[in-house]
Amino acid sequence: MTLSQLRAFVEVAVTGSVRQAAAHLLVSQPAVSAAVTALSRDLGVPLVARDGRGLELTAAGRVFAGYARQVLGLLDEARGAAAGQLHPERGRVRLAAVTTAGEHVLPPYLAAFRARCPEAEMTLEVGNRNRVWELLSYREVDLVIGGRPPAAGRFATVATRANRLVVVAPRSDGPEPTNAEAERPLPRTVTVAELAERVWLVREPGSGTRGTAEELFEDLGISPPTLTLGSNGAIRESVRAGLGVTLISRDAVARELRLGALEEWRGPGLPLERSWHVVGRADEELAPTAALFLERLVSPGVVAGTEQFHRVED
Amino acid sequence: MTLSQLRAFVEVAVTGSVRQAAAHLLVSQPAVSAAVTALSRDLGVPLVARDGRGLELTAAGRVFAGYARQVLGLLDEARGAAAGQLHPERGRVRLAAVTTAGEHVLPPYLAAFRARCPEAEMTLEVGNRNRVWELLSYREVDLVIGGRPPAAGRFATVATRANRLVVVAPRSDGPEPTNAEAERPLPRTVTVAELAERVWLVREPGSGTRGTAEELFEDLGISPPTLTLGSNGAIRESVRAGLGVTLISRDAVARELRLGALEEWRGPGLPLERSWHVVGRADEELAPTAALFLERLVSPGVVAGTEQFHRVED
DNA sequence: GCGAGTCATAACGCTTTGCTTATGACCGCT
DNA sequence: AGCGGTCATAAGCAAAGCGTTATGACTCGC
Repeated sequence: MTLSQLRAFVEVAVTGSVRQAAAHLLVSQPAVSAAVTALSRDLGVPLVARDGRGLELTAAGRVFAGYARQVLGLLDEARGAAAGQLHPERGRVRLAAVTTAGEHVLPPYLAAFRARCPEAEMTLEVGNRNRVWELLSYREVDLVIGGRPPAAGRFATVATRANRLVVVAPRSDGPEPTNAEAERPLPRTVTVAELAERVWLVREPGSGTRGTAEELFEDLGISPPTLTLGSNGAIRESVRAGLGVTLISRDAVARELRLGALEEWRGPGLPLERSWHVVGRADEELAPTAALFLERLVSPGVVAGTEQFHRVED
Repeated sequence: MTLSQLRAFVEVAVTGSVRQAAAHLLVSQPAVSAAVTALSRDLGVPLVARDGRGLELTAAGRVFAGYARQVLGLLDEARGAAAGQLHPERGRVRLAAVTTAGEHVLPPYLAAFRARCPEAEMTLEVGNRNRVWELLSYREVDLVIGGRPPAAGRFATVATRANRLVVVAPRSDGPEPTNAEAERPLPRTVTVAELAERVWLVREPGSGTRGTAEELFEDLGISPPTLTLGSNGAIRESVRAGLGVTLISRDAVARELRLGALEEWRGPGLPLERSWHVVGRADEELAPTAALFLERLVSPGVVAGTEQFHRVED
């Protein structure tokens, strides 16, 4: 058994295709095929089975893929930990964040950490809710910045920061804002009926914000027409263009609200008060460089002019 | 990086010596040396440093060794899980037990499981308390049979069985037993003073029974002369030979008590009621074959004529 | 039934691993 | 100083890993 065989098999398991796995790994298709065959022979158990044109994992294959993925993640972590042990400031921190956090919350912190530890290696993977927790539980990242972690899985929140979800609409929408002269309009208070008749722009399934929006509709007892758009940027610009309204993290529209391009709507239960959570695995120590990153994250004054993260006490 | 490099390094870390590691791995000394060098170069961090005649791990080496050990354990587990997925009865279960459990409690269950699943592979490592929990936490075994697991570490007890620790003395010791005619003498009740003046045979440091004996001395407020012997068998035979008395699991001296070769002493708080615990890791599912073993372990009637294990309900 | 798509196998070469034995470097002990 | 113990390095070799291209087997969809 070989590590590259494991890597090849994991890629096959994830993509569900030898061809795609080969493309991702930048090798030829037979190379991957041979690796999987060799691994399967070594284990004495078929890991994949042909399924028509493509293939599918066997039961043993699914089980083994989970383990293999953990093995590789753990090994990657080990590399970082070993390198970081002598010089934490030259080690590596592997982050994953949900889209909004990755695009609007994290950048100033990344910059601050970079300035303080220019030799540290940083990786940030941005994905939706499902993706980031998957990465954390398979040990492919050290820390996740996102909404509340799922109850299943051994996660431990280490820091939080307020995340206010607001309903925003285009500036010119509805009656004139109460203080049209000011650059920054005051939030407008609206009724449930007003919310119910608008078109709502929502994220793709699997997104945490989409889930929260659906909860909101249920709480309000409304089922407005919705339009699904795959990114926060697309939604923000579409709201600006008058396509509809949306529920979105205030962090993602802070600039537009300040400049008056969008306006906030208040209503029953709105805005929603949530938190950003910085989450690690419960059962193990943080890698040295990741711990260093966390220190910076929760240090007062690291990022001026924004709300700060706070360490979660046990 | 290569798996065999990891194996070589882990062996060096455990034994603390290239030479011994080579002996364990059945290869020449330079082979191990080269593997460690290659690994160290690959990681970009020295893992070992020469220390006079021998060598010692660097800080990074110690950290990496822990990870590497887990990686290999996890991989081993993955093998078993994959093989066991299709045919649990042909898979593998990796056990570790403390000495007493391994020698006196487990054998009938091993035999019963073997009879039921003759194709399953079984490994049993017998060691003292410290050793078995180490094996479990590094994923080198699936289940441990021993005393109570340490509070630190993510362990979950899955089954228990009574473990009565009794004080035993040679048959002819002290005044005549109350029913000298019967083959099996009744337990004799003694005072603390009588216990305090005897020589006590105790196990080596690291043994759970030794720890319990020390607790007993403290509870009774006595500090009798002790003699340390490295195995239960040595202790049992020494007691028989009149060397002193000892605290020992009833399971380890059941035959001698029945035959009248030893006699049990009752006293304040004696016998001590403890439990054997069958323990797995809290954060993951049991491998299929290990689960099968557990089923047999707790099935009524599997082992006739002895006290049975009982599943622990959550 | 034919082409397109996907995976497995065959044939082959290059590189690396992993092992050996021989030898050198270093330490600690007498 | 010399010797025994331990580890590192050197040189050489067999085997396996890992890659490639070419081609065959099998589905699916038209």
